[in-house]
Amino acid sequence: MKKYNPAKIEPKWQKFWEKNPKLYAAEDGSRKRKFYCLSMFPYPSGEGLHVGHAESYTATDIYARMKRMQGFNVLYPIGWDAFGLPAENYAIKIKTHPAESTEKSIKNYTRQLNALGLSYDWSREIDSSSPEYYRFTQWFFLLLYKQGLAYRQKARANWCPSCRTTLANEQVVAGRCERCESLVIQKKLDQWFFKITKYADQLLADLVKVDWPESIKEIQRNWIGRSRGMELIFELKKVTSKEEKFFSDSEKNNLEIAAKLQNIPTAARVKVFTTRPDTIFGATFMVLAPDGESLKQLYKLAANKNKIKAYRLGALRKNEMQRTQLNREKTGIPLRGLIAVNPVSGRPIPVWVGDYVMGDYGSGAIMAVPAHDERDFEFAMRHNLPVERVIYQEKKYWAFLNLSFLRNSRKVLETLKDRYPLQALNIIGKGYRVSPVKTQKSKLPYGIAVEMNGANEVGEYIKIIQPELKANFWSEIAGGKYLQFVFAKEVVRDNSEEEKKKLQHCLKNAVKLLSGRNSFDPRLNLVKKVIGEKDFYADYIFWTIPVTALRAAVCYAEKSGRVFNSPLINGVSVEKGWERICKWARERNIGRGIVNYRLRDWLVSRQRYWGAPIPIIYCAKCGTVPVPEKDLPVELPREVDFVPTGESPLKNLKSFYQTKCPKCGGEARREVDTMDTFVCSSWYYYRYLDPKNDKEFAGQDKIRRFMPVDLYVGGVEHAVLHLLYSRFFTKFLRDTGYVDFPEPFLKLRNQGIVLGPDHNKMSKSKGNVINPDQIIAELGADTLRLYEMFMGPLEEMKPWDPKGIMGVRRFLEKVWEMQGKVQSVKHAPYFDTRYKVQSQESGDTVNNNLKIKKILHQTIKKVTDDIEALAFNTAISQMMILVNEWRAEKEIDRSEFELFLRILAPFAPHLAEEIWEELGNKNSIFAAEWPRPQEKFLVTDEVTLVVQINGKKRDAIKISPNITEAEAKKIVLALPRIKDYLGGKILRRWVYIPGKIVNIVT
RNA sequence: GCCGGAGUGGCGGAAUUGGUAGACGCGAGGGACUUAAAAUCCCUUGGGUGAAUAACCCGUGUGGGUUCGAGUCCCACCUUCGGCACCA
Repeated sequence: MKKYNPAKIEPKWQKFWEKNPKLYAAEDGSRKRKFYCLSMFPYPSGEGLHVGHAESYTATDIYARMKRMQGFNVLYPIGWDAFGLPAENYAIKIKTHPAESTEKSIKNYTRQLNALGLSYDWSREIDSSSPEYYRFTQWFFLLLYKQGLAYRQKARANWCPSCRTTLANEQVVAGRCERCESLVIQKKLDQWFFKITKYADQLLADLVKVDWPESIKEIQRNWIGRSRGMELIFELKKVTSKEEKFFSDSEKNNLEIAAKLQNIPTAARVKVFTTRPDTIFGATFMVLAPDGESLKQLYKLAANKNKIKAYRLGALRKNEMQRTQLNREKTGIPLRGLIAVNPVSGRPIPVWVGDYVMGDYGSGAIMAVPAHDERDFEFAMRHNLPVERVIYQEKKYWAFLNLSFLRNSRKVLETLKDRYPLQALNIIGKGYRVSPVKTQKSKLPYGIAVEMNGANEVGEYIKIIQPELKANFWSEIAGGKYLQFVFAKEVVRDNSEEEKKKLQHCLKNAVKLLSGRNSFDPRLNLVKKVIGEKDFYADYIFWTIPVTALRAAVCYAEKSGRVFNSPLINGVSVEKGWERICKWARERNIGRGIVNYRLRDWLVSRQRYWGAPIPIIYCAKCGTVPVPEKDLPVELPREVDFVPTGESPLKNLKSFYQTKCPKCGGEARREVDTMDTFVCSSWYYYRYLDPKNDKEFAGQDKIRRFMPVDLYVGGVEHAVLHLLYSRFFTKFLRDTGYVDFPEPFLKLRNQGIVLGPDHNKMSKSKGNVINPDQIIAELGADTLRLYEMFMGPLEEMKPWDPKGIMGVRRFLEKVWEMQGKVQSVKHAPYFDTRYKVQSQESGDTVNNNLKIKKILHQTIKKVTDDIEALAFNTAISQMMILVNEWRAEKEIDRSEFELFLRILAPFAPHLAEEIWEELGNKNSIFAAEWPRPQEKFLVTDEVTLVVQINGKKRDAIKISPNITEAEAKKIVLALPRIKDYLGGKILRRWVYIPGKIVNIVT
């Protein structure tokens, strides 16, 4: 027998398949059930295919091959995402025209894909950079334009200084360009957008209809970012600086203020968006985004225009520079000359401009509720604005304890740690950083927050703390409606005036002490206020809280709890308060419930060369005119200096931009920007259905036959790019009547990243890149395919093991050598590759080994099920078990071996074809039917019954699965080992799970 | 910070509805063949006590719980990967 030589047999079969394209072609007129199996189409980069690609492609290939053998009409196509930045950047790097380098890359990719033995239907190959393709990309643009879903707008856009083009939100990852990782800046430019936001709700809701990984769904949900809230109108009054001062003093009598406010005419109205209308009484100031719509309108009314202008410019510049910087300080300045009125309480609230408010979300204005929103709280602390609690937790209390206030802080910490949930607090900037409490030897935190449930726990806490407090120091407890101070016993003995004075003295000293530190303790403001208070008890101060610095306790987005300090809704739950305020505002026509989304419209203009030109013409007379459909495609000219300058390279090409207006025939200019490459990839899966059609993007009959995609495999990186855009396109096509289904991809799976042998991400600089070409040359494509599938679950991240691949290579060699043991009995039926399942088990088998038969049929079942579930790794291990068993045999039954070859074929197609042929079959193995396991070989006549005593395995017996419980009990109790164990003990309980386990409890 | 996924031998990873934890592969150790090596084949391989392939104990990130029985279910926590991150 010849040696297994993949270098010889693999090209042989690749050539054979190329000559027999019908084996893999989808049939347009077939009556068979369709199956659309798809891998995300690659962009042909100069680097060539990597092992990650190979994993995704092998997975879909195996699936497609099995489905074909099972009699499905399988559509399994391939094409090229040829436009776009990577291709263009690569072309610039090697100083070749992108069309040329792309063509070269496509050739290389094609070679590599074929070398992998992938069963694509090459007759449907597409290339998104060909005019035949992008004329329909342009057609889609026009369709969107006609529907009002493509629009041009001057707006601040993400700009990558290195790629010199704008980017969609989705292409900015953590403030950096998705491609080159440069910091993205903001630029104001005229740009084309697709109105994907129109579908925000559907894109969110329809996620339940698809079988996708939960993680991807979650990413999309986050990205769409739906939040239900309320839009509220605040009136603004123009005030003199004197009036402003008067109204800003929150201590003033409410009625007096309200009356005075009402007398001032309303100068403007501002809409704010809030998700917490229940906290409206705690809204103590308003903040406008520096770049928002609201400020734009109010700006002219401000008394300090210049300052605001300066701040605004500063904020915009800062956005450019520091967008990525985390924990930015919340800067802001007051807007003078205007005061807002809380529409519900009638209370005057100051208006600020602050860059922590987003200009393009809601109306760019918020009502700030510092007591119950962390960000508002930070801003309030920084700018000394009032904080007012309006929500309390009925039973939750929080204590703050400065550890330097204690005599023995370590001891106290240990005591508290056992009793309460604790958090360590350290001062960072103007707030606290919360962290877990560390063990003994580490440095003690500045302070701790103690969580307590109910008054009893508070009482216990006080008992622990009081004796340990140094004289003149305290711990404060927040919870319910009050803030309480615990002092050392000797400080305050009773409620006399004298004692109060003593207490105030303590606090004053403390202020000095805290101020003397170089870091700012946020509680300082609080303590200062307390000093002025008079109404307190002997050893605690009870005080309705106007402010607290205990962030963990008070500044909490309390989603549960009750409302207080809110005349209209006092005492009701948060949910009820929400409803009531909403109703109240609706009745007065000053607000309504609305839904806001984080999703922004899709910016599709690119100031680059290598993309589909936007089919729009600008005419001095007629304005923006779409290119008539009959003039498509607007061809991308070949001879262009495409090195990016920041403006479209087409801008300098007169022969391109100079044109006639399709409406009036006058002089006009073409749009010179090109489309985002993700526009091309948003519809490519439709083009496969009908790639040669020059009338439509795809014929209706074809769409009906093959869509939607049944199985789609690709990388997670497209979660909010390609996958979201494609869903948008399909929904839009449905609304325009081109398709009748809501989702393009029914089942989606992500392949995990293949790491280098060193468990690091493969990268040239790390020198850990595995090149599939090299693997194929050394070990063969079948080995590569099998190993990629055997490494681990498809979706998991897993390292490449150069030694591990030898294991699967050995397996294939074993399979190869098994040929020699196959009994060459000459009987006709075997030579007919189309023979039916019934004949598979014929009487003239040379080997009637039942054990092998059972394992074989188990393997058929498991491999079928596992491919269906994309659990290729376990399918392979099952085949290994079978082969290991077979190798112990002297002879191998030919029909049985052929059944095995068929289930192995999708994994190792070349080897399977070769052996299949060696065995005398004339047809391709892929024309054979997929085997079905025979039930009679799946039933077991002997099972292992494990015998446990008190949950511990003590013995195991082989018995018939049909045995009755009584019989089993008799056998088990007669086992010598079990007898020994039981001794004379009483059998308390007998648990019997037929065919599995017995548990005897004594 | 919020949301989602994941923690199992030296390594990649297996384990229906809770029912023999560690399949399969790699690596390692021992042996056969060989002048020798590679390749190949055979045996062993979670940890511990033991002369033992006798027996027992411990073991699926940590601590609790439910159960006759927990990798699997519940509670709390730790670690890690990924997404969002001033989105009000």
